[in-house]
Amino acid sequence: MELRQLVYFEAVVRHGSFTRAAADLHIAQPAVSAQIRLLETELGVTLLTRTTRRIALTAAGELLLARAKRILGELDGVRDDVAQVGAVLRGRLAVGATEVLGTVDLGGALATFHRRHPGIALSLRTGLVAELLGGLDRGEVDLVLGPVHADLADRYTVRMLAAEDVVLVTPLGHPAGGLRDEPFVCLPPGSGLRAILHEAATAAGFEPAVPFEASGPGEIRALVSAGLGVAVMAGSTARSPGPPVRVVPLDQAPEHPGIGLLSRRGRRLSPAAAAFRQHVIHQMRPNVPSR
Amino acid sequence: MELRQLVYFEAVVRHGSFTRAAADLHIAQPAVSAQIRLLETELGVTLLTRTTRRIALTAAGELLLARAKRILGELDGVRDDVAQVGAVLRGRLAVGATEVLGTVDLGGALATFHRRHPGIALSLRTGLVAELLGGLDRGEVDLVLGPVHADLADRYTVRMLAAEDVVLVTPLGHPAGGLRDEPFVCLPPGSGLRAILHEAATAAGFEPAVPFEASGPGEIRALVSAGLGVAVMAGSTARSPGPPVRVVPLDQAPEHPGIGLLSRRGRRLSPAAAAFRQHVIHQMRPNVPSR
DNA sequence: GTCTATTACGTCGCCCGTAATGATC
DNA sequence: GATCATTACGGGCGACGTAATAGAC
Repeated sequence: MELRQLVYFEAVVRHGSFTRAAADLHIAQPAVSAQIRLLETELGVTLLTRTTRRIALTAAGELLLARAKRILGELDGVRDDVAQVGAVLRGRLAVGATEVLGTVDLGGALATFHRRHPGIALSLRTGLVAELLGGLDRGEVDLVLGPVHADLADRYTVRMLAAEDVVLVTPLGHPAGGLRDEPFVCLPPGSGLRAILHEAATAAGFEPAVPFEASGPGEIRALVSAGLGVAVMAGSTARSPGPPVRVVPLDQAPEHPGIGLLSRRGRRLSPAAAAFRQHVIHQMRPNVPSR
Repeated sequence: MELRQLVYFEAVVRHGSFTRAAADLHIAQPAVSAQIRLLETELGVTLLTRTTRRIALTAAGELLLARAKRILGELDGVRDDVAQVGAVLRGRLAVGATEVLGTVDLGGALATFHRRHPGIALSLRTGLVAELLGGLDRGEVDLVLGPVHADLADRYTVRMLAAEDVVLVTPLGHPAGGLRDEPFVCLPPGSGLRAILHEAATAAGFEPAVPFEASGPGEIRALVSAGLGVAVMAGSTARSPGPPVRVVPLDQAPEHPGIGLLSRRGRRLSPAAAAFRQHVIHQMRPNVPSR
């Protein structure tokens, strides 16, 4: 059974004539006759009685006609739907992400997303969350993945993905003791981590000295590992592979902002960005029912 | 878009491999690759991402897969359903009918039924209703069309189709007057018409003389037209084309049995007979909605 | 090195078109 | 005689198979 046969059959019934159907289909009449004949032979029934002047549906023909219409209709629907999804599959997507993402597997997300949407050109930009939010404002990135600080401006919308904790990291073999006089490594003033450090130190009753300024979490860890000082940082980064450091849990750990998906409020996400947002959220769910 | 492409695509996804799908389909792998490629080209989207070791559905592929399964499932259903109807289309059907059928167009019914069920071999047997009922008892006919008399044995089931009236027919130019001394033409004793004649005459206070016995309604009319006598008969027969007679309505016309479809109670109708029964009943309805 | 998908290429099938025949009004 | 469907026959497109190539583990 071929689609062509169903199309021809429907046309013959609709026009009530092999000749008119053939004209409508832009083919010769014998082709129509042959296909109808083949269909009848395969199904083993007569579909319509020909009287050279008029055709009439048999009971089997009536049944087939109804089913054929359904099938052909669904086929048209498939073409439309796939084309619509295809439009989403096109386009560009720029994602901004900080280094510290905790349990969020950005690499895996990008890989599976690219498999599911190979037509979308992906670009990734990393940096501190403040810089990335600036890129969001300027329309340079569609979505930002990073820590969501408490003082986040309300022109952004947030979807939380994972929690994060704060730990103290020191060089290996560094004696545990008072932190008051330790040199600290931290991000530049104005960064979220710097605020966390000050908050924690103030709670402990001292002003931290920050002689070393790093430009990213990875750098902080490298500097600490080299013995230049100590630092507070996200637990996930401290525990991930990298330069060796001693990780010390904090008794009264300040709140570290969780990792979230940020977008510009009021600016509608592109279809590609919306698809990626859903994809990341879906990936965070522990049980992923594939179908 | 071809059915073959949908089948191949579904097989590839189900097996998770071009090679296994090809083996299952009993074709070579390149044929599968080519068809999937054609499908993707026509739809303008990538359906699955190949990594030579594993295939993954894209979003468009997932959508198409769901639709394809529906369509292929419906196609299987069509084959089954048509085959089932095809079984009904086969077989033999023997119909018995009396001459007098009133507004029931048996010829038309047989013609349209044959157009709708060309695979059913039709046979028609005519005669008096008593004979036909005998044929029904002996299994020689599946259905009987004819007048349904009041004394019908309850081993038959009845579906009424049309009413019938009784008229008096006389030769042309015959003077209207008392019927007491007229010679009557009628069917043999025991027939339904004979009973009707006696009932009417008794009501009028006389015993009818029946010197002429005919073997069918048409014969009655011919004998009356020839001037041999008068008769009571079904109005439809009297008014239909044939030998000229004078039709006289009766003041106190006895009830003439209506025309009905008779079958043997307890004996299940063959599929062909059931279809014909429905067909005749449907044809009797004034408005015939074709779809 | 093995397994898998793609590309290359030749062959066969079948769908279509033209022409002739048959049937019905 | 006109119209319509069917048969007869030839050509061309396309799907399949075999073989070779490229890529992933």
